[in-house]
Amino acid sequence: MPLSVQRRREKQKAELRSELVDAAHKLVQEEGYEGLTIRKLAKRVGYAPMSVYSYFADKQDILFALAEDAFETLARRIEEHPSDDPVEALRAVMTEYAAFGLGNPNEYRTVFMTEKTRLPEGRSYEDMEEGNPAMKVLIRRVEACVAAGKLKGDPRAIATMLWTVGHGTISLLITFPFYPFGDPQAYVKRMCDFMLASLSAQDIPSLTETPLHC
Amino acid sequence: MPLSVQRRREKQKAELRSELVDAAHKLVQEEGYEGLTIRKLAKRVGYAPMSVYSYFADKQDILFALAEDAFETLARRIEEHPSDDPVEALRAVMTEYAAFGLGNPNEYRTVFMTEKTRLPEGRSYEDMEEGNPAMKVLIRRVEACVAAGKLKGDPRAIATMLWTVGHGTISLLITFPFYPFGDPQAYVKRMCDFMLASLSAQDIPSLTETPLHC
DNA sequence: GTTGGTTGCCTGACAAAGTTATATACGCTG
DNA sequence: CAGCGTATATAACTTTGTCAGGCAACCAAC
Repeated sequence: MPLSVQRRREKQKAELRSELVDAAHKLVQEEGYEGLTIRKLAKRVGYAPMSVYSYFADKQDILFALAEDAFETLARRIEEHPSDDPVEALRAVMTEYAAFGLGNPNEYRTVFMTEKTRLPEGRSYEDMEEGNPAMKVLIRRVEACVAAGKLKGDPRAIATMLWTVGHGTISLLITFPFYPFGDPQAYVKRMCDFMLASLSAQDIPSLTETPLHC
Repeated sequence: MPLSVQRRREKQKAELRSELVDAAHKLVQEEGYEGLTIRKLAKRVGYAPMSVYSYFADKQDILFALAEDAFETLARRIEEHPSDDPVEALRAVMTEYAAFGLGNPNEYRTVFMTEKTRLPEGRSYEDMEEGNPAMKVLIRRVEACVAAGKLKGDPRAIATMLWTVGHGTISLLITFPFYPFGDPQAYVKRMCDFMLASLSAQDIPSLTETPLHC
């Protein structure tokens, strides 16, 4: 059966690939973005440097895989913190997002703050949203808030705005650690509370139907 | 007169240093962050690669100088857009900040999104705020809004929150250009309007006196 | 069972990067 | 004029990503 053999091969290949992603993850976490080199990566899994190129087109490709993995991990962490209260569930998204970023600053920088001008081959714009499980769960929890009457407006627009503020908060705390933000946790909580209070007071229109005048 | 001689030397040194910063600025703008190399920098000012090390300790030091320069440029651009209406003046800060970031994405990335774990030698935390003219003008314009009764709370806290949201907006637009934000300008305006409306509805406490419970 | 092609992995090499060590040349000091 | 220090240049070292090519094992077919 040639299919079975091919399947087994593909599986092995997928396994080694995810093993490489895992090693890259640890490498970034331990030594930072600049610690992630092809040679170190290969040594960690016991292969020659050039063998990495059998699984990834180039270094950018590794970074994309790392980003994908990080989004999945983040989504998993978020879903470990559910709540019956839709607002609390939404707050948990922000809290976990911040905890993820502040707990793994190196990886956060690598994944969320490095050039994404090139899309991985065969990916479209929509894939970015569809294939991003963390964004999906955020939108879902916003929808729950809208359904419960706690928020009003377009869920994707609200989710995007929350993402914007969350990202701004985390990345500033990471990039300018010496700026007197006060306690990082407290600043995250402040921004989260502020956003939830402010969003609940407005009707948020969709991102596409913004008034063009002015 | 040894003093005069020494002064002239210092001046020449400062001039070449700023010439190098200028060249670095152009290099980043033209070729992006990875286009900024010591060798290219030296070639651009007509010196040998190693001569750069007479003016900067290492590459990080160049990036710090570049950041300082960018902050000054940004502050200048903001102050070219004054207004009698304090809220409009504040809005101009956000607009110019966004225009700066979206117009020079390479430099924005280099200055605002790269590792700042190490402070330049002889700088303290306070210098970061004192020596940042862009932050200073932002705080001043927030103070004007507070004085006019348009905003309420601690000016530095309000300014920091505005910076957070502005940075989040710009960096997401830069890092994930394929995400369907809609028109970038419109998204910037949306976030700006949202923040000004939301801030005016609340009394913002200082960053240090956040409630510790919960 | 032997043969040929495909695949996976490795060795070696190259260019470009930051940085260190060493040499040279200019200008001030005595 | 002699000496010295600073500024600049040259060469070399290390590490990086990546290309070219080689070896060995496996699969298919005669």
